[in-house]
This record gives sequence, structure tokens and C-alpha cells, in this order.
Amino acid sequence: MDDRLLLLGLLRQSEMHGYQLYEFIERNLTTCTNLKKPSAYFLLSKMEAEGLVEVQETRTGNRPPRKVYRLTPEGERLFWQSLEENLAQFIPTVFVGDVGLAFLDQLPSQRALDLLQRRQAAMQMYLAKLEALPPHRGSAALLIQHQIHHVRSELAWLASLIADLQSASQSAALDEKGLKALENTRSKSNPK
Amino acid sequence: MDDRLLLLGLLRQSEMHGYQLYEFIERNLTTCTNLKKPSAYFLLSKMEAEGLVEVQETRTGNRPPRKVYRLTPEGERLFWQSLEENLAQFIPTVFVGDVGLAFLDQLPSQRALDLLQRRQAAMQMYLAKLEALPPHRGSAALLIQHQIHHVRSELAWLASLIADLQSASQSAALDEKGLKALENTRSKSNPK
DNA sequence: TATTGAATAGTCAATTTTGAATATTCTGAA
DNA sequence: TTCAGAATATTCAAAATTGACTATTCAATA
Repeated sequence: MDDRLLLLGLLRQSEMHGYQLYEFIERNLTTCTNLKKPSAYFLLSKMEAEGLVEVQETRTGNRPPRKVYRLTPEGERLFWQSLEENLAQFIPTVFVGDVGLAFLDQLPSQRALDLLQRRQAAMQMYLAKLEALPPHRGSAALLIQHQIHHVRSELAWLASLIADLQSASQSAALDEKGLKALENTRSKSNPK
Repeated sequence: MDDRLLLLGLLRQSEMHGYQLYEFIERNLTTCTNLKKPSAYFLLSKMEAEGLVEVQETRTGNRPPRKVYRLTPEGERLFWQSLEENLAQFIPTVFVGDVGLAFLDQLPSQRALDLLQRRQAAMQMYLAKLEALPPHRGSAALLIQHQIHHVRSELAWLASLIADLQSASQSAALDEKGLKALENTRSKSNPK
């Protein structure tokens, strides 16, 4: 539903053909969707069938004809409805990177540390890229600020995990208890 | 690939049939995957075809036979490889909720505020649920801590967005410039 | 002026995901 | 005991997504 909202919202600002939509999303809105090219086309033709958008075929030279999409009043209605719905709700974030964390205790703690430090480096690089981005206009800027805020927060969390892991493996060197110590440490510290 | 890692990792701890896997994920690991029941079954039979897991059909009474899966050495190898890969990389988070934010300026600012405050309430409820969760064992606890950290950070960000929106609509009441003011405000404030 | 590679524009078969249905067993209340 | 509904366990057809491909135009350079 959110991808429809995205397409409707963009078409509302100006009519476009599939590739333009895809390009724009790819360049400016990757932080809020994974929509790929064929999915974009698929969605568009579906939305046409549902009467949310109208198509105008335009042929330039002997190119394959481009389909230019524009919003119908029906589409406009759905836009407002979906926009309100999207803004009012909260969808919990799924962290695929946490699958690995779920099995962190299977690894020797030194190896775990190594890997997490590589993750940390990858995050720092991503953050640097975000911060170096040329200033975007309008609400795209908002999304980038959001992503920056998020990555900083994730970096802080990862740093604290790494620190715990380090001190746990320190004491493990003494008391031979390994990662078990860590779980207790972290599950108790629950700062407001 | 991450869902395979998840299934492999769980099967490595003990053999299980599809429903058990699904149930366990549903109860303890929803913060790191969206894997639905039929997808779990699909993945399992695919992994069987790939020689990553073995099946043992067990029939109890005249129930439909249950397929119990266990890891093969091949599966074990892939587990370690995928685990290291997962831990070492960082996959940027996609915020579907940001689709709405991308069109925030299309709404009258009072309406935008209303909706975002509802989102805020939804987030607070989710956080409360997380915090009330009975203490989980092992690394599941880690994932919950992560989710809590994340939601707190998101709440802070949303609060600051709402505050900016409020002060922007205050000045709009004076200078009639509406939401335009907001974008400038936020895109400049970039705290270290 | 050819040639090559990037950018533009879209499609398709194959894969993956999903909602909904099926079927059995268990639990407890009437 | 019996009937209803929850829990267990899986499957399937329909829908959505993807990687890989096709094809044209444009820009630069050999």
C-alpha cells in the first residue's frame, strides 16, 4: 500500500512515465522503499486497471511508445486517504542484521568482535555518504535527516554492544565463562 | 539469504518441523524478519532440494505426516558463512513510514500535526509493550534491547519534528509562509 | 564517420510471497 | 458424550517481485 501512496504522491505533483518515476525514487527515495523497476511498472498498470491513474501513450520517433501516467480524481482520493493512514500509524522496524546477532553467542568472542567492528566500519561509511550528500530540496531533506539520525543511533548502540562484548571477553579470560557473562550484563542495564 | 540463516541457525540448535520453526520465529524473532508461514515451508523444501537440510517424515496416528528437518554438514557450512557475512555487513534501514513524511508539506500543518501525534501515540504503545515483555533468554534479549533502543530514538526524532512543525505553524500564523519555513529550519540544524 | 558505452525505457519468465483454505487433534464447557 | 472453538500442521492458487534481457537514443572519441 505504501508503494502505491508513493506513486500516487509523485504523479500528483506531475504526470510522468514509468521510468521517470522509477528514476526519481531510486535517486531520492531509497530510504523509504525498495521498489524495483519491474515492480513499479507492475504497480502502475495495476493502478490503471483500478482507475487510480490514466495513461496517455505518446510516441516519439520510432521509439517504443511511452506511457505517461496522470492521477484520476479516484487516485487523488486514495492519495489523501493513504497519506493520512501512513502518517497516523507506526510500523515497527525489522532489522535483518539482527538475524546474525541472534546467533552471536555461537561464535568465539574474538571473532564476533572482529565481525561487528567490520559492521561498524560499514555503518560509518554509509553515514559519511549521507552527510556528504548535496543538500536535497523539500521533504527529501527530511528523509535524509531521519536516516542520519537513525544511523547515528544505531552506531551508538553497536558501540555499546561492542564495548560490553569486549569487557565480557576480558573477564572471560579470567573466569573462563565466555559469552554467558554478556547476556546478564546487558539484559539488566536498561537506562531510561 | 537472511531468512535461510535464521532457519539454519534454529535447526542447528535442534531439529524441528516447519510449524515449530514458524512458531518460534513468530514468538521470539519478529524484530528481525517478516517470514510468514508459507514462506517458511517454501524455504525449507528449497533448502532440502539444495542439500542444506535433511527431512525425516514422522507419522503420528493418522495425522498428515510431519516433516522434521535437521541440518546437513553442507547446511552447517552455509550457516557459518552466512552468519559471518550477516554480522560483517550493514544493510540500511528502509522506513516505509517515511513515504508519508515525503508528502507532509501537502497537508495543512494542523492536520499534519494531528496525524503525527497519533503516530507518536502508536509508537509509545509499542514501546510500552516491548518494555513490559517478560525477560527473554539468551540473544533474544539482545534483539529486544535493540528494538527498544531504536524506538526510543525514533520517538526522540519524531518529537523534534513535531516541535519544529509546531513552531513553524506558529510563525506561519504571523508571516503567512506556512510549511516552507520548516524545511529551512530542519535542514540547517545538523547537531553532531 | 563509425564505434563504443552510457543513459533511457520497458518487458518477461522464473522465483518468491501471500491470503485463504484444509485437515487433524486437543480442551473444556454444556 | 458431544460440540465448539483453539491449537497444530501443511498446502495451494493467486499475486507480487526479481534478475536478466531487449531495444532505442545519445555523447564522445577514435
